[in-house]
Amino acid sequence: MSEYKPSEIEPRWQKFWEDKKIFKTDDQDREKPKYYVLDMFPYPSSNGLHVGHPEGYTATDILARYKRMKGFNVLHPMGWDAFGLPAEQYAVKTGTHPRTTTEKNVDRFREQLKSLGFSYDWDREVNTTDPDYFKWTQWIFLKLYERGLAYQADVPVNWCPELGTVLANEEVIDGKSEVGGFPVIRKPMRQWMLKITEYADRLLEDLDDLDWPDSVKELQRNWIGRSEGAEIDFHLKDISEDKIRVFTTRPDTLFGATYMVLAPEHPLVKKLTTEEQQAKVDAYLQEAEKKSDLERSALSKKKSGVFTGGYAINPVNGEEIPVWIADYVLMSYGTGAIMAVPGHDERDWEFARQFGLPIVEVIKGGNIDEAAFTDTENGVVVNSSNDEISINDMPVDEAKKKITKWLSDKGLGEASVNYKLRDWLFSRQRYWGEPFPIIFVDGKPKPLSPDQLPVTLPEVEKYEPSGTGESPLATIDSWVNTTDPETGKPAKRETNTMPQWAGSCWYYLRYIDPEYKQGPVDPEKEKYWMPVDLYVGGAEHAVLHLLYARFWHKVLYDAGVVSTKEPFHRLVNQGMILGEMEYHAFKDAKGNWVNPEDFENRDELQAVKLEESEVEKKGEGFVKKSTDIPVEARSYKMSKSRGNVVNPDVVVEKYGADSLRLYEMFMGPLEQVKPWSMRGVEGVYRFLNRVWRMMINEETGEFNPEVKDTEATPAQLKVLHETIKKVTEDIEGLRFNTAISALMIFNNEAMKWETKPVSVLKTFVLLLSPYAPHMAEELWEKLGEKDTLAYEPWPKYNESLMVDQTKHYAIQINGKVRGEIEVPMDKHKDKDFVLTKAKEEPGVAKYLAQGNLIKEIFVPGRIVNLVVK
RNA sequence: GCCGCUGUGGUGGAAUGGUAGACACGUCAGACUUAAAAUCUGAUGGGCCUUAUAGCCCGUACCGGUUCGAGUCCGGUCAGCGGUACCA
Repeated sequence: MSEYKPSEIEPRWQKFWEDKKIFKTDDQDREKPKYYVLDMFPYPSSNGLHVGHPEGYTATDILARYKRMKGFNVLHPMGWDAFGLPAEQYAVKTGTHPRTTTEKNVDRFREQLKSLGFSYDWDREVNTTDPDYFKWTQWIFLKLYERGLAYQADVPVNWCPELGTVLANEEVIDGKSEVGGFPVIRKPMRQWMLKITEYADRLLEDLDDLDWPDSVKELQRNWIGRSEGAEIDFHLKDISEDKIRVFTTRPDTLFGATYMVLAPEHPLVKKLTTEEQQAKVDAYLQEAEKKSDLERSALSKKKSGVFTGGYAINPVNGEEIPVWIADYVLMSYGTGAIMAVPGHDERDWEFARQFGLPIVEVIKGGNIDEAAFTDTENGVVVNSSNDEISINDMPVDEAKKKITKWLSDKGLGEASVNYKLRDWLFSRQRYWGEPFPIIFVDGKPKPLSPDQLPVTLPEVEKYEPSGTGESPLATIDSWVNTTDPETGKPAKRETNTMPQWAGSCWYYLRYIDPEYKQGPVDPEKEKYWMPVDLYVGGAEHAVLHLLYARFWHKVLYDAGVVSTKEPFHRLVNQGMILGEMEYHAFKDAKGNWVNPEDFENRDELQAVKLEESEVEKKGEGFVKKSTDIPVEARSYKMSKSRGNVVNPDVVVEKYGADSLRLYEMFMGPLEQVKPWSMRGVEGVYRFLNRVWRMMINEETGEFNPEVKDTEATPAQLKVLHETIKKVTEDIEGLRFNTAISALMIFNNEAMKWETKPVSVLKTFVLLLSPYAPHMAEELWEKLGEKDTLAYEPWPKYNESLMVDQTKHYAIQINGKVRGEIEVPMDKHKDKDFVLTKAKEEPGVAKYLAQGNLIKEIFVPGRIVNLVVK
């Protein structure tokens, strides 16, 4: 008996690959072309792998295996993004050191990944929590500091007074703490910031040359949010020494500025506020401080604000305009102050309407009594002139230029560019992160010298927050108090730690030589391996991780540490895998079946889950079988609470890793969102079984008698070479689903063959090997090969073996197929011959007789279309 | 609101502007079996018509356009999913 038994085959080959270090990357040979194929490394959570992980990992593994066979030197590593909140939260709860939790989880992840047969070079494994790793994270921070890109500032954090701790954004839900539901306020604290804004333009420009999805590039562009405009100074009515500087993208509407608004935190608020308004202003400021970010932003549709009592002077017409405070103006964007042009800005219009401020039309084309007119393409400037300048009758773009030039000539303003992108808040008040390589001597920050690295985390008794908002590290006096190694003076350590992003910003460099002692990466090797040729991961990292990593990479480039401007040449986002399709019908409170679309509030309804067998298609949608009760059919994001999470271990146990790999790829295009289906797994499992039986007799374990060492027939070669072509092209294009389909078609054909030439089977096994490597190795061995197939040359196809004897043509009349003909190959480009034969076809002739032939379309090798009227 | 993605059989999906539904799943029928599972064979978008062969009509979310020919290109509409939120 020797049926296909993945549970026996797979561990055996995994051991073979590991023992013989089959996938250890050759780092000597510089003659071979290189291919660096990278997965986004996982956070090793306590849940273990879910089926979403192996999707991207299988795709990259297929490519890695394929490229090795194509003669590339392949770098295909894996590691752990292991600092982070969950381990720390677990530590607070149970007292278990996050290191212990992390190690346990990493072991589990590693074991799971190995069970899937991925061809990683495990000698290059990195772990962001390893002191030998974060030594270099700290080293890079020093580089940033040296270059003036790291600074300290007081920045509001999510402070929860009840819990006595600072919360991460994801721990705050609707302005309340996730744990306990206590109010969270914004409290300024001393923080480290990174000047990513200094790189905004380069981060924007260099996107153009990247082979990334347009959607990701667009997200990053929006995130950076570059906008061009002008900064303009407004003098104040009674205060001569100060002025309000605003940023605007619409300097052309300056004549329409009828009031100004300052952010509540703006430094001039105090000076401008008059005695009569003092009380109101104070009340408003207090109110604003209490509000969370969420409350301040869009949710509260109604705008709030208060008049300061002060006035500014519009520089173009000398009008005195009131200065207000409102929290719809943000201190963190532009200058924290705006000139309000209610006629041509929706927010200003709303605000002006609410508080009865004047609205003036300076752009013609709309009706400002009804809404702000913001069309910059068709608008024409009106009511905009003074003794020195007029921009009347100009289109918007032209007017912008003219007025900006005038302002800058008069010293009243200048052209300016602003970004939505903010500097990166780079510190967290947490234990489980990289300590900063910074000490404070006489209260001033001082970087440690590189030979003092790594700064490691102290052992602590408890992981509870300090209660003051500082990190738990602040409570460890023996660690905090140190001496300056240079001067011997007493010093204090920085007690904040770095955010989780830090370690993932540069890990792709460390894989290149994880043992390297003189720097984060060996320069010679870096030149060979960088950039990453293909980077695959989830779309959820489209902005932050990828932007931060690009930023660090550019800094390292400027510092001469790396040789490329960008780290990741090609990026692909794998689509999310959803749970199995679910069917729900709905009942109202009384227990009657209802149509959910009749109800506005679905919460009143009870969703009843139905089995597939209880459901049928009717009209546009589904109904409960033999009723008219509508059924909702959809699949949901996998989540613990929904109970639809699929664990890859279960799949491997039942069907094997090869089936899991194959199914994950066969589901559909890599980038697409798609629902899981256990039946689909069974389908590919059956395919693998057929492949096995195509060659092996299950009774004896020997080859079937049809398997012979004979010459292949032309028909067999044709199928084989078509398969080689399709599989090769589809791997290159990451179209794994259709490549697998081609393998299935081959196998369906080969099963029918009376003799199965060994040479053809060997080639097929090689084509199968990136997808189902365990089975392929097993069959390869059975076919008499001694060595692994991992480095066998990838099969080449020969077009001349793929040609048919005849060419098939579909014959259309007015675009509809009415007949089909076979044409000898040597005549298939002969228009007259093909057309004559086409017209003789009975089904075609019938239509020709019914009208006049007015046009003949002949596309050689493709189609004939006859236009008849 | 804005930005992005996606709409094709009962399901996942396939289709350089050229025969829509490859390949799978499911379902149905048959073979094997005492029986079931597994396996193998066949059918399977909807409809009309015929004893049958054959033939015809409709069909890629919806409306319109370009073209000899549109799932594919263009304009508009709708729906679902994801992201984002007063950025002056």
